[in-house]
Amino acid sequence: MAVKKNLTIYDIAKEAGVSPATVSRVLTGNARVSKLKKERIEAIIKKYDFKPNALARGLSETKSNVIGMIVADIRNPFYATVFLECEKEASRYGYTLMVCNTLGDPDLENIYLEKMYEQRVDAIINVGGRVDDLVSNTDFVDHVNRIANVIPVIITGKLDGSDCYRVNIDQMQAMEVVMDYIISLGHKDIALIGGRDNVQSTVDKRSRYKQLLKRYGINVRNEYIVEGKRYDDDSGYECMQKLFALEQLPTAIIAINDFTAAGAMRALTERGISVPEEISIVSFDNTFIAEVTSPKLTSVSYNYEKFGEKIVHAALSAIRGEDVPRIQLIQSELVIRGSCAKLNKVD
Amino acid sequence: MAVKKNLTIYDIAKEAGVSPATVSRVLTGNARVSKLKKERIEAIIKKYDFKPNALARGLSETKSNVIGMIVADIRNPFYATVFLECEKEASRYGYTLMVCNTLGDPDLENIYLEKMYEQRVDAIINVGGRVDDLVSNTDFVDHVNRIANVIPVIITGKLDGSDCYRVNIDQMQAMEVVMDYIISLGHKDIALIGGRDNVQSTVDKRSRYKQLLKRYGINVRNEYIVEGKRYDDDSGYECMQKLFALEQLPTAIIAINDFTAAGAMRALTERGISVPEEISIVSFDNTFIAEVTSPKLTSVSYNYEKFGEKIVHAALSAIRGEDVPRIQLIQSELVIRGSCAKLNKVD
DNA sequence: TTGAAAGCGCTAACAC
DNA sequence: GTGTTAGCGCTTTCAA
Repeated sequence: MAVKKNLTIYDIAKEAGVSPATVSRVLTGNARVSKLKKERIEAIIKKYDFKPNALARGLSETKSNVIGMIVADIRNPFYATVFLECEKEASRYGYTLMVCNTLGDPDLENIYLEKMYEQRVDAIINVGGRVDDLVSNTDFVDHVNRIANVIPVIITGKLDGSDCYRVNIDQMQAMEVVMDYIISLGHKDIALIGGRDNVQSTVDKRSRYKQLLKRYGINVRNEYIVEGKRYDDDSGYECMQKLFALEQLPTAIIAINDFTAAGAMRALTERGISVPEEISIVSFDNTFIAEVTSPKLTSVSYNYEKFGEKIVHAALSAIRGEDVPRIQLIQSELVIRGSCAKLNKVD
Repeated sequence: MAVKKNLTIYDIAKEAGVSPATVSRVLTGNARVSKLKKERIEAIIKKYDFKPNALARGLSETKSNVIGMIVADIRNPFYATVFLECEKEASRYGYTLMVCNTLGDPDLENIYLEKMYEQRVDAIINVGGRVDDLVSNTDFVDHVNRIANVIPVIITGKLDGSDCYRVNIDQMQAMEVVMDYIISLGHKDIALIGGRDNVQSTVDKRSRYKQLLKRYGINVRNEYIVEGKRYDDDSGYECMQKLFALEQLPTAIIAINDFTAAGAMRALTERGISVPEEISIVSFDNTFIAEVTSPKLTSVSYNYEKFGEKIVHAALSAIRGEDVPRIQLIQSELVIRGSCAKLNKVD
């Protein structure tokens, strides 16, 4: 049957010889309707392939059943994966996810915050952007707080002085997983490349990196901690150039993310240094970038499924007005592929 | 000022001493309001940071100002890029884009189609999935037609017998760009790897590939056309194994997409065959995968900006009831990086 | 220019 | 069980 334009419950009601309310009752299912009428109504609904107008329903219920997600850049597989997992989980509960990309533009973060509010989304998830900043922008915090006052806001980073719910990757544990592995392979000259010092997650990783080196009785060499411009492959490439300038190359490299690692591998390949025979590389994120390099990358995976689950559950609970932990952590595990090898004892 | 819960134009109207209608007029801007009142109203709106409820507006205007996009998998950078460009263009016109991922599940394609309709999106864009099929599924066509009867549907593939608007990549021209380049480098033994024969775009590429070989007076060798299982890197890897089994390896490889190329490069690296010195590789899509390999990939770029523009313009025009061409084509150009080289004359 | 009022399509409280 | 009715918050005739 053809979908007729602007069919409403009134049309259905008329044809079924019942009131619109009764149609609404079978639609929502939260009130009893006689079997006879119910079947008649359902038949008509099916016949016309009728779908209730979500806008009207949302207006009436003051609840849109959509969750907004503000993301830095959906092309980045890390964000894409988080989005996808959130979508899966949200749709299990009848929610739709609506994404917007800020592309690192602070103005857009504000604009989309407003837009989401206008759309009366039931919750806002913010992944990447100023929530990653080491020191939170106070104007942004104010803005978010205004919104969070009305709509629950879940962030994957932090926002000092805000009312958001946080679901964070346990960066410390993630770094531990990496270091334990690398060190178990016999490496002692370990570099940490990429990332910026104004990004919280990077700062956390670096601090844990130093801590762990000390714990293992290895000297921290500051020249082995290389700042990256961005989080892309070219930055990884550049980081490697800085390492090449040192008199002693590390035997293992920890890259802040898969992109950085890929750039580093390109730099190594160009120099004719083989991975993992001469230098081992590990990285964070375990996106498909890790599958696409030669050799494939050993990378830390964040359990994206759980990540999405926790984010969405936090949102849903908050929507329902339930108690939600202010901060939850996600644990990681290492996915071992071909980019690391035991340290060659022949020094 | 704090966003107050459930502030409406009535609240604004009361405080301004005007009628809700007048507030609405300054909100929409499509009716004259005295300067005095206008300023007063605007001040109050600003004071409370009031944002009109998009659901109510949508209900009233029978128009949601959101465009739905159904995509196969947003983690795939090709789709992500298309989405992003569409979002940019849509937001220029005050529209929001709402994505859903079908993950290759035909049921989900139907479900999301319904969902979009329920949300009363103003148009639906469908990228990837059954619109890529060589032979269109008739049930799906029926379903889409039912929807397209009410909401304009734009697809990037094809759907035989449907009322959709199409914005397609000119696969023929894309292949031409690649072949011209490869042949200009002196290659004659050229393989085409990856892709499935039930996918329209792949079929188109293959047919053009053969045509062009003939045009250049080169013999078509069927064993150089290698079917892939999927469009991912492992499939590319597997394709290469089939080529390795031949007595004569090609000197150039055209991969159906960047993923496939990356997998092929891994296979080559493993065999110690160097790219581009011994074998050249080109691919399609020019996603960031092409930047992440070593060497970087020479790849066909589809002008994503124009792609997004045309898709969204088609949607907007159709929404306005304007005439829209049933099919539009996107031209490509080659982005030359490091994966191709002149054929070494020493055979 | 402005206000009153109807309508967008649905839900839910209330009455029968 | 079922119908009536009053919203939900906005836009837009229609009068004034």
